[in-house]
Amino acid sequence: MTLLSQTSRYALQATAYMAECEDGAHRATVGDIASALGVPRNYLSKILHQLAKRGILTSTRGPGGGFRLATPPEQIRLIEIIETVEPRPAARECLLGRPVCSDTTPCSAHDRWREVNDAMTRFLEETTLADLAIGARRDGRDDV
Amino acid sequence: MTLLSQTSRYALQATAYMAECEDGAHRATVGDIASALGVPRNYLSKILHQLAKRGILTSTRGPGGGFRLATPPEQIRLIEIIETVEPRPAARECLLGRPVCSDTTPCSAHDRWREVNDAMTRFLEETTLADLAIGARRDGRDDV
DNA sequence: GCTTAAAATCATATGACCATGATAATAGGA
DNA sequence: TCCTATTATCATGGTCATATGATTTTAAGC
Repeated sequence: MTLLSQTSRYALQATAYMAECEDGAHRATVGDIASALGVPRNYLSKILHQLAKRGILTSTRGPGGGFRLATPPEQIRLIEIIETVEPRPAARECLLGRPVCSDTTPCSAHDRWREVNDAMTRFLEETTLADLAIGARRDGRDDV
Repeated sequence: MTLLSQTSRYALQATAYMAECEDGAHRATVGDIASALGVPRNYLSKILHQLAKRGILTSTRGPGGGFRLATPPEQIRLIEIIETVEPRPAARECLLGRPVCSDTTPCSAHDRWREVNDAMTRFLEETTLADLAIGARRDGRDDV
């Protein structure tokens, strides 16, 4: 019943943190992020490495190095981050997984379950890292 | 990203199966259910045992025994089944788990995430086993 | 009582997720 | 060239979800 794995939450937390730090351009080191968010350092390192392989982050080694967002936060959808760190199982058609309960011969729960699924999927696809910034407004109104 | 654990799905499948078999009164053996649904027998046995301890099912041993629904399917909400087989973690307020993003200082994603959470919770609380029966109609209209 | 059908329980295994600590590779700057 | 900061990688371990197979307990029917 936990909707997101711990790993996914770490990934979202870390990238949201990077989206917020405006110093330079969304750059931070593993050490910074790990201590700021209180997440295990080496584990986070591996997660960020995955995100870098996927192209969501860029990494540079050595002094002055670290990770940074490869694109502006507005262009990074949450689904991309989550799909990177956990293998995405194909969305289940019926919550029971039984074939006889399909769209053509549904139980009443079938439709309502799909609504829940769709809401989840839509959220992850429509929300970007920019939306996670504290005080961010979905519609772009930053006044008032 | 899988909304329900395998164990929860087994529990729902098995109880839905029992809700459907009208022979006598929603009774079945582990063996019947396991082979009908193709789920591991001993594992299912333990799940059904948990549901019996919780009072959702009754069990009788020996020849002619088996499991049966303790109450009519209309009175068994999906949430009760799921809570029995997996420890329910307290609903997470923020999808990032960060305290500063609360209801008072939310990011825009916060509200929309809560909507998704609420939709999920509402579904599990409002849906009963009877709703999972093939051809069941939420509003009770069985004609047309 | 004996046999048999069924749940209940016990022992064990596997893989994934979630880590921890140590080491290697890279690169900037003195 | 050496030191140091940083990512990258390696080895290892714990816990839990998900099983599998064997054994024990219960109870019905002959």
